[in-house]
Amino acid sequence: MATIGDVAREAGVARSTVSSVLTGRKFVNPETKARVEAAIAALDYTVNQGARALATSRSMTLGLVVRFHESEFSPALATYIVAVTDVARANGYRTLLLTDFDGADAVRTVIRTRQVDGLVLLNVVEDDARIAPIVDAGFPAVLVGMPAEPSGIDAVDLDFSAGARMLVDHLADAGHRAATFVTWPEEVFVAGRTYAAHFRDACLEEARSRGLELRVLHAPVGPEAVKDALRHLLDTEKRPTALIVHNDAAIAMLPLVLRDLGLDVPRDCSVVSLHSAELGRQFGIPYTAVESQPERVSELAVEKLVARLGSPPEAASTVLVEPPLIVRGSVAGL
Amino acid sequence: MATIGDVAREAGVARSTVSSVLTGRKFVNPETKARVEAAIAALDYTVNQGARALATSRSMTLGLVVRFHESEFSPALATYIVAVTDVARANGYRTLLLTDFDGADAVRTVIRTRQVDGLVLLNVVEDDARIAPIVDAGFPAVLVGMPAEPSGIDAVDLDFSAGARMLVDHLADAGHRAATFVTWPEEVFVAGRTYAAHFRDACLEEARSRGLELRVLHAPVGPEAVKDALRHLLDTEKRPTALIVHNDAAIAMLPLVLRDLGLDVPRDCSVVSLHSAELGRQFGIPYTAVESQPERVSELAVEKLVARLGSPPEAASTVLVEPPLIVRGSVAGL
DNA sequence: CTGAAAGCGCTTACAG
DNA sequence: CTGAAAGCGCTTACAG
Repeated sequence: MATIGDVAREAGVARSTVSSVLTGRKFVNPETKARVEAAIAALDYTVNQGARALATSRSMTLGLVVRFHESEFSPALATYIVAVTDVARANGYRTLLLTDFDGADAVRTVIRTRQVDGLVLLNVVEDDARIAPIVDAGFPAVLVGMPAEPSGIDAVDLDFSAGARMLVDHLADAGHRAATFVTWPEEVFVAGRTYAAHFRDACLEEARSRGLELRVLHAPVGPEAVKDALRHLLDTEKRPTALIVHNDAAIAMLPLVLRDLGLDVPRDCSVVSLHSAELGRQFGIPYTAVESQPERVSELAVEKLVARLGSPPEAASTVLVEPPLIVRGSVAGL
Repeated sequence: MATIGDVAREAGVARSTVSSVLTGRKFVNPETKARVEAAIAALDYTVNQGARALATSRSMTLGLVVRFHESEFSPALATYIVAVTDVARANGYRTLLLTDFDGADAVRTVIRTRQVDGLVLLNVVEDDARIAPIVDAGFPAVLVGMPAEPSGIDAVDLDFSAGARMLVDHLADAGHRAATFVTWPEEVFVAGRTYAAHFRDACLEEARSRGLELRVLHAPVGPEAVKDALRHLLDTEKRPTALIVHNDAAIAMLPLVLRDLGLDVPRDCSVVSLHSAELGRQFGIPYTAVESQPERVSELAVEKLVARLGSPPEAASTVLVEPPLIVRGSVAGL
C-alpha cells in the first residue's frame, strides 16, 4: 500500500503538497499538480481514510441505527437501509450499521468513541430510548419517523395525516357517507408507532368534518386471523360500502378475500389504502392508494443530517413528505 | 473528549501503561491497573477507534456488500444484514455497509482504502463480478451464497441440494410416484441464482433415483400471474397429486388458490416446500417444509471470516448448512 | 506556490 | 513492571 510519502517522493514534492492536491483546499501549480497526479496513478495510491479521519477529526461516516423487533419486522426495512446508504455515499459519507442490541447504550457508545459524525435513527417510536443520549450529547442526528413530542432533533417522516385526509376526501368527494377504517392491531398503537396514531387521528377528524361516518376496525395479528376478520367484516348484508385500509397484512389479503366472496370493487365495495409502492407491487394491489415514500424519506433525512454537519447549529425541524395519491378507480361514485 | 494522555496524567502513569491496560496485552501491576481504571471511569474515557486502527493497522470493521436489484428485492435481505451485523459485533467487529452501486469497483475501492479488514458478500450469483477484485487483491472475504465454480474464497450457503432431496424423499417415502415441481421463473436461472439451479438439479436427480415422475413448472412473474398459473395447474381433472414448491410467491399464494378451488391438503393434493421460516410465519403457510436458515448462514459466514482474519492463510472452503425439515402433515400416504 | 514541523490519539518494540 | 520514543498516514497552520 502506497502512502502519501511514497507519492511525494515519486513526484519530487513534499507530503504537504500531495495533501493539498488530495484535499483540493489549496491552489497548487498546475504543473506540480500534474506531477502529483501522475505519481498517484503510477503508485495506485488511495488515501487511508482512517488516517485522514484522525487528522481532521471527521470520520465522514454516518451511523445507521436500526431497530429490529422480530414481531414487527417489516420488509420495508431493507429499502430504508439501502436508500440511506446510497444517499450517504452520494454525499461523501460511509455508513456504519448499528443494530440496536441494547437500545440507548449502543447510541451512547458510538457517540463517545467518535466513530461517526452523525446518526440516522430508523423506525423511531413514540418514546424512543435512543433519543435521550443523543440530546444529552448534543450529537448531530436525524430521526426517520416521529417521536410523540418534539425532541429537539431533526426528523423526517411521511405525512401520514395528509395521507389520511386525502383518502377520506377521495371517498367523500365521490359521495360516500360512511366507511370502515381498517387499522393496525391495538398493540401497534401501544408500542408507540406514531404513524398509526397520526393516520388514525387525521382520518377520524377529516371524516367528522366531511360528514363521513367512520367505523374503526383494529385488525388482528397473523395472516389467517386477518383474513378471517376481513371475511367476517365483508360477508354480511350490512357490509360496509367503503373501506379505508392502513394495515399491510389486511391490504395484502383483501383482494383474495373479496374474490373468495365473489365481491367486486368498486361495485360492491369501494377501497382506498395507504401502503408502500413496494408492497403494492409485490401483491399486485389494484386499489386507489396513497403510497408511502421510503426512498424519498431516507433521502431527505440524510441530506438534512449532512447539511447540519457542515453548518452552524440551528433549531431542529421536522419535514413531512406528502405522499402521492395514485387513483386506480377502486371508488364508486354514489 | 478525554484522550489516553488525560487518563495517564490523571492516573499518574505513562500513556503506554494506560494502553497496556486498555489492550490487556501486557501484565500491569494490579494496583497501577486499578488507578488507571479509576481514571478512565472518572474521565469517562473511551478509546478512539480510528486512532487505534491507524496504530494497529486493523480497522476491526467488516464490509458488508449488499446487492440490491429492484426486480428481485427480497424481504429476507434485512434479516441477513441484521444477522451479519449482530454476529460481527459479538466478535468485536463493526459493520460498514456497502451497497453495490457499481459492482466490482465498489469492492476494489474499499479494499484499497483499507477501511475494512474483511468483506462479507451477500446474495452471491453464479458469475459474480465482485469476486474478481477480491481474488486479485487476496483480500479476506466470505461469500453468502455460491458462485458457479469454486472461487478460492470461503463460502457459506444453505444446502439447497440436501433440502431438495429431503422433500423428494418425504414424498417418495409416503408412496408418491409423481409430482409437479413449481420453481422460479426462467429469468431467475438466467440471472445465475445458483440456489435455484442447485435445488432443481438435486430435485430432478433424487426424483429419478426414487422413481418419482417429476413435471417442472416455472412460475411466472407477478402475484396475479402466479395465482393464475397455480389455478390453471390445479383446476383440472389431471391435477397433480403432489406439489414440490421452491418459489416464495407461489407458496405464499398457494393456500388461497387451494381454498378458492375448494381443495383440501393433503386429501386432494400433497404439498411440500422450501422457504424461509420468516415467510412461513408472515403468510401462515401450513405445509411441510424445509426451512432456510438466514441467521445460521450469516452467523457461520461471519465466524468463518473472523477466524480467517486471525490466522495464517489456509485453503478456502465452502460450508453448506443443512436445513431442517418441518413436518406439518401436508403429505398424504398413498 | 512549496515545504518543514507539529499534531491527531493510539500502540508497540525497546530500555531500564 | 513502567516509561520514553518512534511510528501508524494523514492534515494544517506557519514560514519562507
